[in-house]
Amino acid sequence: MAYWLFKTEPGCFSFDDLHNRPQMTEPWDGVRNFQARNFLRDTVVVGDLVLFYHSNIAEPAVVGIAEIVRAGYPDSTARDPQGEHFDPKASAANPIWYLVDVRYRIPFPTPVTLGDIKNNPLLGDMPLVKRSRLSIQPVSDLEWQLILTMGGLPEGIRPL
DNA sequence: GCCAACGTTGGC
DNA sequence: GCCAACGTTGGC
Repeated sequence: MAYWLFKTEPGCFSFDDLHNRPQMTEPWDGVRNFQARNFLRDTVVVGDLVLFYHSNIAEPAVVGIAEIVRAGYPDSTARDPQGEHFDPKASAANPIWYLVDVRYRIPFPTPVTLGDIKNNPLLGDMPLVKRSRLSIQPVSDLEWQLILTMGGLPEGIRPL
């Protein structure tokens, strides 16, 4: 079981939006970056746990935990000419872009802000800190434990 | 809203 | 295959 950090702009799709889903799942579509795509297609599996991160706001922060409920499959929004994520190069034989499905798990009692993360030297290797714009990032076991502790959650979160 | 970082595109 | 131009991301 692996850990990840997924970025989203809350104005577009927030952790509360995920919570309010009737089935409490959501397809994480529209990722159009090859490195992130490779993670979604090849590495993310059911049961992996996700730090849900809100970006592009006054105080960017990890606000909750989600869980992978479906591993990578072709992103059909790439083949919708009316959609904003359309990619004319994508086809049934070569979908190019992939997505996973996530389920809401638990919010952080205290959101862990980007500032908090930057202030912790043990978190200095996170892509988030290195200012990468990568929207899907791996998180190490240690980073996971530290961030859960900082946010007021017990470490023993397990896949459902 | 600014702008630095950085990924992608396309001419050569 | 290089690299300049361009577009996007995302912190501030």
